[in-house]
Amino acid sequence: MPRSFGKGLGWCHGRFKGYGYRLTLSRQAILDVLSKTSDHLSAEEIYHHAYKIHPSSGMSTVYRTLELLAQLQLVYKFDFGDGRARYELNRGIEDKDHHHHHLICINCQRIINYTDFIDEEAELLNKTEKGLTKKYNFKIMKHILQFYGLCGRCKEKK
Amino acid sequence: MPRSFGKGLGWCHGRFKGYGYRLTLSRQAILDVLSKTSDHLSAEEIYHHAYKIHPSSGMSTVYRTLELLAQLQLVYKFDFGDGRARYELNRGIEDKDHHHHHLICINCQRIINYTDFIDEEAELLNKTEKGLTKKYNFKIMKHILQFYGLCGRCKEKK
DNA sequence: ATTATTAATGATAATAATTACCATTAATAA
DNA sequence: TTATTAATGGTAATTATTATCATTAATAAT
Repeated sequence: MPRSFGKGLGWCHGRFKGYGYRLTLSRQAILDVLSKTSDHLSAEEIYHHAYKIHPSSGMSTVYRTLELLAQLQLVYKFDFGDGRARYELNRGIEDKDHHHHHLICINCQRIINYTDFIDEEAELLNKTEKGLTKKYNFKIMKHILQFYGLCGRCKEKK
Repeated sequence: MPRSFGKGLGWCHGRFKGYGYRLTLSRQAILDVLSKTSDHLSAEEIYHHAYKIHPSSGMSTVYRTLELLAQLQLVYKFDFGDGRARYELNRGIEDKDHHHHHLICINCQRIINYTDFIDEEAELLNKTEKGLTKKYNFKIMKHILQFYGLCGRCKEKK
């Protein structure tokens, strides 16, 4: 098991307890699942994976935990347009290079994390946020930037 | 009734028929509703408004029509994160200045269309799309850029 | 015009992700 | 060890959207 995952979880655990939440076996299992993949899992997928670690975790707990984690910003919750939410562990604070955006295949749902142009994107987004905040008296809390299209494989078939 | 709406609908109607679709009373009602607002209506809201024009339009037809219109790119379909799709007439071809992005209040769901920085955004998005297309062999078909936060009113209350 | 053909409709049922509920259990504090 | 409170799991409820299908409206053919 790569060391970085353990480190990531340590941070999560600390933060979790710091807010007065109990670190139960179900919650640990869910954090474990998220820490061991770079995929963008749905609640159901997380539920199935968590089952292997702690078989008594129910679907409700998965949803509840994910909601809590998202609120604490320990996970990011994404909507890639396929009718279910998808979740990704926030590794950002320890590992700034992992900041990325997404390229989504509308045919096979494959998701590519890209980091190209991230700095320029960040610069423009920042500037835009500042401008919009001022002009519209709006406190901006997050942005979404996603590209949708056909991946190499799906492009051929069409 | 402003002239531009009529013009907009004329274009829609032509395009609609051009593809061999029938321009029924229900469909006209739905297009009318969309043309007379700059709001981002949900299917249900459109259903209620369309009822006043053509009371026999059912919910199924509203969904079906919106899906078709989205496919023909006569309307844009958006997800602003509140669990229902929202629709906006595409006035883009006649009226290029209407191209805008969205600022969404996560508290009251108010949506502000903004056009500030649009050119710079477009430039960066274009460049990014080109770069990603090349690097990942991905045919990019659309992008989503949205800012979420608290509007002036909601900011005060919190 | 009248009829034949086909697209579109509306009512209802089905689907599917998520949320609410609530009695039971596990984690922490006393 | 017991009391307290948070968290859980199972199930039912909710809600937006889709599918089904017999009926109706729009167009084409005669």
